[in-house]
Amino acid sequence: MREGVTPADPERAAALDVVHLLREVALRYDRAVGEFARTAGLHGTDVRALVSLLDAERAGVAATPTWLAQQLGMTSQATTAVIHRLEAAGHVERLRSRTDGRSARLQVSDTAVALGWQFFGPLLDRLIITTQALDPSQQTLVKDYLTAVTDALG
Amino acid sequence: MREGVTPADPERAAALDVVHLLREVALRYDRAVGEFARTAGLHGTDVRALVSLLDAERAGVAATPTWLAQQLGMTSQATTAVIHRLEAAGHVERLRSRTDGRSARLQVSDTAVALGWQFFGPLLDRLIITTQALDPSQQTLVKDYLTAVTDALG
DNA sequence: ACACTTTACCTCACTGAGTGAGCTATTCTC
DNA sequence: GAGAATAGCTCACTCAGTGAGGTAAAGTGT
Repeated sequence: MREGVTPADPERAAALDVVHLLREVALRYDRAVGEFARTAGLHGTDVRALVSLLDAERAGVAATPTWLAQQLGMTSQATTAVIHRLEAAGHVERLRSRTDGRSARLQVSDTAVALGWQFFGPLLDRLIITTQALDPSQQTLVKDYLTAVTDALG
Repeated sequence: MREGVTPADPERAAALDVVHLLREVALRYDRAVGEFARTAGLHGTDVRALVSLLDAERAGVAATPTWLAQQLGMTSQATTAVIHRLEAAGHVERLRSRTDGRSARLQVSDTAVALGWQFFGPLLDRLIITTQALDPSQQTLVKDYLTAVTDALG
């Protein structure tokens, strides 16, 4: 079964197990997002957009269509379509900027936030409980490790 | 900024940091897959299919179009299209089953494996080095935590 | 042995998310 | 104030994925 690619190195094999777990986490996260999208009658991209917008709000960043397009790695036209869909569903409001007549500010509606919490709330709680099962020093270890992993992922 | 949703609870806030890191890892993993897809002239779905097929090979599971469709969460027709694309690109071979005349077995070509290693090899090495920076007991801690996280993700 | 159902995979016609070309309106720069 | 740059948009198009439905092989009951 394709010998030579993974030499028999116990240490490397152990580390590989952990890496496979990371991949599994990424996979299941995506699956959860997809499931939410389906139940909410949205598309995966729309959900990713909502998440980005909420992150922006949390971080105090002004979310414009151009900013969102960069976040999603899509063209501005596709992002316009996403915003139209979210606007039609009542999940996003488009507020014209006072300082820049060209620009628009995107605001996630309260109903969308509530919808998100209804689905992701329990999941988030489970994750927080799982994390709080670790003592502070262990949490720091995991945090440092995950930070190093994000760096390694580029 | 939407008070009441995240009450000021230091312990919860610390755990939330870790959860956000998990999300960041998932995001960057997807971005890496997307980048590979672009450089290889494939689609995200095609790459996901290849990864599933390689996992099947590693696990000793016989990969059929129907099995792949289930893995990808897509219809059999869409999966047929994926296989055609991968076949045309020389990344997959379709071998008819001897025991069941209806069924086909999917085999990833050596060139596809080499292509994957060329891109993911360095990334994987970085992840393994990051993981091996932990001592065995710390690796076990991370492993157990990530296992609990996958469970929490459903 | 023979009809009946199920399974595995496929083709065809269609939908719609995302792209490229190119537009308008507003702001910045000299 | 003219020219360049920026923000966002519409239009025409492409193509990944779906629904309907078909074919061939395997299983099932009589």
